[in-house]
Amino acid sequence: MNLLSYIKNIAKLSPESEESIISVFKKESLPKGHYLFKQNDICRHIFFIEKGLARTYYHTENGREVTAWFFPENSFITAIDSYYYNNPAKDFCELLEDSIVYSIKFSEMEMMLDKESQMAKFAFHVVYDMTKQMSEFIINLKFQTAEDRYSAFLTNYTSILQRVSLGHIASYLGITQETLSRIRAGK
Amino acid sequence: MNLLSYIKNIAKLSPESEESIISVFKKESLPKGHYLFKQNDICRHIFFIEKGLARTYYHTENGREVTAWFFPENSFITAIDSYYYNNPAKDFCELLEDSIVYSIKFSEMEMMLDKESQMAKFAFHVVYDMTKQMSEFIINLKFQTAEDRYSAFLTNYTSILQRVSLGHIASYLGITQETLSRIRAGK
DNA sequence: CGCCGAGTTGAACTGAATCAAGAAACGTGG
DNA sequence: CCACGTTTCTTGATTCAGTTCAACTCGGCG
Repeated sequence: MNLLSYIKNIAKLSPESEESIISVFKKESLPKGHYLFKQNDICRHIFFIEKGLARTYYHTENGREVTAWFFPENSFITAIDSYYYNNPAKDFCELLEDSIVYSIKFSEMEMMLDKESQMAKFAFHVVYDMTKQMSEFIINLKFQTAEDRYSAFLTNYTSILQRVSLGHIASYLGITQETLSRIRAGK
Repeated sequence: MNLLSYIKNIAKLSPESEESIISVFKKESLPKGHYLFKQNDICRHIFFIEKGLARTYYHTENGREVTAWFFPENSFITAIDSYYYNNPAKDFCELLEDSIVYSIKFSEMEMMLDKESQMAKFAFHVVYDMTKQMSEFIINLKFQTAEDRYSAFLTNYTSILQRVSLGHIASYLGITQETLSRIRAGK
């Protein structure tokens, strides 16, 4: 599925709109290991993963590397604080697989939102969706056991389970790699 | 500060826009203990707390009551899944103080977003802001100790510290009331 | 063949939960 | 204004889930 059909799932677009929307996105093939942005970059783009997989991560004070979020096919990514508030990004965003990525600049996005009212609706949809995922994740983190969290991951992220390393999943879930290994072994 | 001046902090509004915006919001004085929505309600409103304080909470399988989020002055609240996807709300939203609350229906909000392009910009701002807060909160939950989380709360939420019970704060932070009490006692 | 990253396993330790009592604080009605 | 019950907060003793640190296994791959 490509970007345009993904948008058309949510918003109705006229043929002219389709034309103009697709023209402001830049499409690229990028290799595994490529960084969409790094810590301290000012990142004023939104990215869309059409194919492939990305993750964001950050470092804690004591040097631990923690996965913040995974972005499989049909995900939008940005360093929100950088994109919107113009601050240096706090985390890194790396591609975990060779990927096909669309990108759009903040300024172009703003112009498009003014022109294409359907796109504003679509953009809301994306952000709502992210908000919903995050609030579910927070509930999950609070009083659930490591095992509960892992099984929630299993049901929500089946598609990426085989594609990322154990350590990445563990830090995403807020547990150590050793604990996750034991859970997986079935105690 | 009232709703309109809050909006004007972020978006530029013509006098006519101001007029039309303020007319679609309903302003109410509501008592402490009032529920803006409850679990299983279909809540198709957005609320804005001009004065007072609200919190959302939910129940876990084992019957524990957990605070999801606090909403002090100048916060927007909605049951996102209900507002946007028309599903029953998962949590409760109660006022912790006598409050002045504005509300707007989903349908009216949609109409306003179509008419007032500045409002769409403002709405983005609100959702971006929530997203940012949530992602910081998630980082905080993952590998930080109970004490770290509490001190982060102290710096970010000084204004509500004195206004909510210890138990509410504890479950918000994902720790038990006993632990929080000990932290506060300084070990 | 030997190195290297990724995953597993073991043993000791620890932060926080749990369970159980008390102590304050609060509100309401006499 | 005091007496009462109710709710909120504190403190202690015990238990446990998950971390830490360290060693070991396994499958690639130069």
